[in-house]
Amino acid sequence: MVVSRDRIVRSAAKLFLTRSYTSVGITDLCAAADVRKGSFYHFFPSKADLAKAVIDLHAAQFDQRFDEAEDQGLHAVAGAVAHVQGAFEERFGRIVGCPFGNLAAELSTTDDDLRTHVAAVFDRWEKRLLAACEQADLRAGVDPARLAGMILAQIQGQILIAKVRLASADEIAAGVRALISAHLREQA
Amino acid sequence: MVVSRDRIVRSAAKLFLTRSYTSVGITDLCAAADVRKGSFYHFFPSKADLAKAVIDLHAAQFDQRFDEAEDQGLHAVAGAVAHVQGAFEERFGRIVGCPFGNLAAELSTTDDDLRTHVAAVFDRWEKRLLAACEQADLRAGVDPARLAGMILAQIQGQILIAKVRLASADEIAAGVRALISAHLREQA
DNA sequence: TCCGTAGTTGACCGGTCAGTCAAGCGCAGG
DNA sequence: CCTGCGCTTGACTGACCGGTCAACTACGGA
Repeated sequence: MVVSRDRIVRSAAKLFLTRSYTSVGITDLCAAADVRKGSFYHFFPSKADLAKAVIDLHAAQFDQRFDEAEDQGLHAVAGAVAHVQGAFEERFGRIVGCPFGNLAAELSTTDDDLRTHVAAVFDRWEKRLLAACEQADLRAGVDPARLAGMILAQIQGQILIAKVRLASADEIAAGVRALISAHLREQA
Repeated sequence: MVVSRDRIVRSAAKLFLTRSYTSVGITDLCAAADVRKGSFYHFFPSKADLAKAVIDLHAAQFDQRFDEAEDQGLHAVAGAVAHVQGAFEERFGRIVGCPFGNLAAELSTTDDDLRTHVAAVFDRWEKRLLAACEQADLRAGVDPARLAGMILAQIQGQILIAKVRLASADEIAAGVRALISAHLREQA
């Protein structure tokens, strides 16, 4: 059925977040999804393929959230980040990191296929951020492309540091908001 | 001898950077350091203890680099990052990430002891950044503490994204430099 | 010279892991 | 009713892994 494959992807997404990619074995994944090994390999030729499916699942959810916030200007970006991370925080009781950032950090050096897969997500994000930056009323001399890259990096960096410090989603959003404010013409 | 323990730590540092913490087994570590299992356990009760030693090694090197750049103002921070990452890039042929950021992303959720160990490093960095921010000639209304946190996040975020994109150390430094410039009163 | 100790070695164990396989199930279509 | 197929099952394997251990060596001090 469709439901088994779905259960695998969903519980994998959860385990990758609460633990990490490498620390979770296929045996663990099967147990969490209440599926036997054979079924797993029926759907996914390898763990890496599962990871791709997990990435795509998260990417779809993020895109949706992005769509909603799109017309509300640059500051809505910080709000969207706060919303997503706040949801994770409530669900898992702590900051567990960015689904893409976690995988990027862990797998960029070991699995080139997964690396490019994650990189594609970041590229799409940056393009959307760039569009938002171009529409915004930026300070004189601010390059929209550079700012988009800085915002993306700021989000990832803040999330990473919040994760290692057991900080809250609010602190993440505050950092991102500060970066954006500093580059907008009109001060709030 | 002291040399065996040292070989273990050094080759572990290399393997953790070029691969990742979890993906490297104790057997791999022993092989890379040309040491037998028993010797390994003679020096380190567990892999996590080795990780601590690796963190301390990197932290000592970074502190030294920080000391040299300390009096040269905020912009020297970007230069220091560029130098360190450039060295890694040359040594390994690619951006391999920040030694602390990598471990933070991978282990924060799975090993609380290591998490606090890495967090302590970040805390010390942020304090030093804060001191540099307080001495700098900041734009009106810029909170030094907030800026210090933003710079730290920017560094980590830029490194992470450069890693997943196979970008260069220069791009990392450019992002950090842009963030700092945007908050300084005098424009270069 | 003898002893203690730090360091080293290689064999070894129990467990776990990714991945395979043959067989079975239930359903849909003919 | 039969057949084919998507999906499931559980047993199986061979490799590997973390960790232990007893024995050995080299050396520094008494």
